[in-house]
Amino acid sequence: MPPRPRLEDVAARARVSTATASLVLRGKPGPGAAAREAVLDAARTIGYRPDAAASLLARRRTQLLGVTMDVSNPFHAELLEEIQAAADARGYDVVVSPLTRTRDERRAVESLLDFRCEGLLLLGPSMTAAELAELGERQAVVAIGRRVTSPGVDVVRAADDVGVGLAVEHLAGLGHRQVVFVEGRPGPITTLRRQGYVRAMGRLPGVAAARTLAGGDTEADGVRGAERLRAELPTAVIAFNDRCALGLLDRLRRDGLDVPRDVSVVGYDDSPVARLATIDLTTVSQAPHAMAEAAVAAAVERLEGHRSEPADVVLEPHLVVRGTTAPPTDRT
Amino acid sequence: MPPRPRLEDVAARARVSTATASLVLRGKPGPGAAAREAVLDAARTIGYRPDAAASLLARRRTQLLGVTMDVSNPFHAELLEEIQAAADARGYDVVVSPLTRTRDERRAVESLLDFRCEGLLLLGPSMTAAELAELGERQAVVAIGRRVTSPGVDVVRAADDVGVGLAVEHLAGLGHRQVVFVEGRPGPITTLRRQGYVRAMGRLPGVAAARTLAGGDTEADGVRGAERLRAELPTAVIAFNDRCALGLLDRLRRDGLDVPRDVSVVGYDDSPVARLATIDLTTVSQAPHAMAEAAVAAAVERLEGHRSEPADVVLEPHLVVRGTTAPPTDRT
DNA sequence: ACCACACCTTAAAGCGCTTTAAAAGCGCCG
DNA sequence: CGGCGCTTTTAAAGCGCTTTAAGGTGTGGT
Repeated sequence: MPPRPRLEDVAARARVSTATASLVLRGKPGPGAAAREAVLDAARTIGYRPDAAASLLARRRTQLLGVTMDVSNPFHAELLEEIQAAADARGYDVVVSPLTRTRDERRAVESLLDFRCEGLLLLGPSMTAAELAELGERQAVVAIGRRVTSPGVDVVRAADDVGVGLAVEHLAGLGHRQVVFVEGRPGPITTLRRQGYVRAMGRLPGVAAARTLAGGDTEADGVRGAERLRAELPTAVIAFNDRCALGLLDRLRRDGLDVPRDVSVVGYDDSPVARLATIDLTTVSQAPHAMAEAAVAAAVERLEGHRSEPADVVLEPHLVVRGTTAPPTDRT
Repeated sequence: MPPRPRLEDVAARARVSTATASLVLRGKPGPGAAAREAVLDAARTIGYRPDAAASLLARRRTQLLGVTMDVSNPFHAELLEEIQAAADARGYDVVVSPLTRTRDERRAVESLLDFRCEGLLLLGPSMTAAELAELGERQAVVAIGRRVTSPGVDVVRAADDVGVGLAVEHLAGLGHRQVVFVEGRPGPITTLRRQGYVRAMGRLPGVAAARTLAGGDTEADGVRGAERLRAELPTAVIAFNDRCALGLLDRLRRDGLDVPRDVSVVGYDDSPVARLATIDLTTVSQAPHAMAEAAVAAAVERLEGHRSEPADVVLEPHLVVRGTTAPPTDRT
């Protein structure tokens, strides 16, 4: 098995120095047309691929953005996709560090740092504000989807309270009076969404008092929520997220209820599954494209020195009305 | 901002050479107890973290396994989790390279090679056999979930035909005569599963002729399958995978059918969603744990020189009977 | 005492690439 | 025709770590 070709081999074949070859291959100015041609040609014919480790080591800047994510979360997958594209467009590379049962956020971040990532994009980070702040002191850190106040940490998030408010208004507009909110796992995100719910309920004339239920962010939590709902069934439910809404939906239907005739259901995230014809869930979109774009932009701005005060990008969520919401029908 | 501490700093603080420090930090034999203590201590107090790029570059072996995966596929997520654990146990590191809209398998693999991954674990690779074979000539390559014959490529897969056979037998055992198979996206996997279905149907006395339907691997495909099924409703359906089964289920129920009373449904993958109380899908498990284990083992065996003939590990899938299958009831 | 031998420790040579500072080439003007 | 300013090219010094071969130190045997 022949050894992997090195830059030196390319240079030798093109009869130039490795310096020239390096410059050409990275499209930097300097080398003339003749040299360019020769190098590119040589590289192509011997099938040269630069060694990422070596180039990372030698380079001052790594232009690497690290992303921590929960691989089993479809919304994260969607964000990652957009982040890749946005980073690409700005000449940055992305390295992903998945969170798993055996690999918590701390370890995931560490391995990103080991690779010299200049910026960290944390999807829905669950570490404490203090830990985040500490990280932010040495790295460009962008927390996505979570509110944090720390001079070194940028935040990109959707206005979750507004989003839930939109859902409440939509339901109230349809004529619903009793709207229940099924919470997510306790945490900053749940708190914010609950707030949006409570405020919107208080603001609207004629709706019943706010009523929230402990829930969670998986389908199973939604199922449990639906079960607890039965005691006093409202005409509409807003779930913490789509997965939770799915569980709710499924359980309600199994109990013989018709959605949206008997109960309206609203989710949150506009995940791919919500868009399916048969699920067709009314939900709140967090605009993953804009989020990713903003997050990458924030990191890059920090790194290229244009900014040192923390950014707090708040995106306006928007309601996606689909088939799980309708005017309430009188129940006899 | 103080510069990141280097090995040299640790060594200086511990009053030993960088060679000793390196040895200690990687737990290699050589240094005595006193030196060990001093180095570990120094590293801890200055918060040293080795630079992955530098160490990769200097090391002969990288002990890196690259994984390509579709982040939006829950089964892949599950496999990744197990792969991480298995690799960890053998002292290998894992780097994941996600496939996205803008990043096909070729690019994903390239970036893994750029990082000097010694082994590639490809989850459900879609590249041609020739491309795989070429890759296999220079790297340890393990194709997971797909059959390939090439001297350089190891294969770890479940016996999909057997799995579908189990499903057919289960249904036949319950008394079903008409069992339809909804296919996945055309490809080697669909072919194999269809084969298993056709053979099992042919083998069992008393069942009707095999009947397959074009489908796909998403929920939407399942929905379409259900719609086409209505013309001539069988008593049982086997779907290409769980996602497809979900679409089927949902659509059938919306049409007022009761599962499993009117129709039994079987999925494939035993994905987390199938396990949910409200979905409770009878399905075929591919044993992700065993798959990951086998895949990592195969890669490691190749790398550590114990083997050069291709491995073809075929795992026996097993049926997970849940609530979507039951004996057929007479329809009047 | 002296030497052989094990055991620790270290200096130094890379790993493959980037980058900087200096050399070389090259037209052009006076 | 020498000298000047310009662009193109290159030698060489790292980036932070690993590894190897050589050096040091202490033990026990004779």
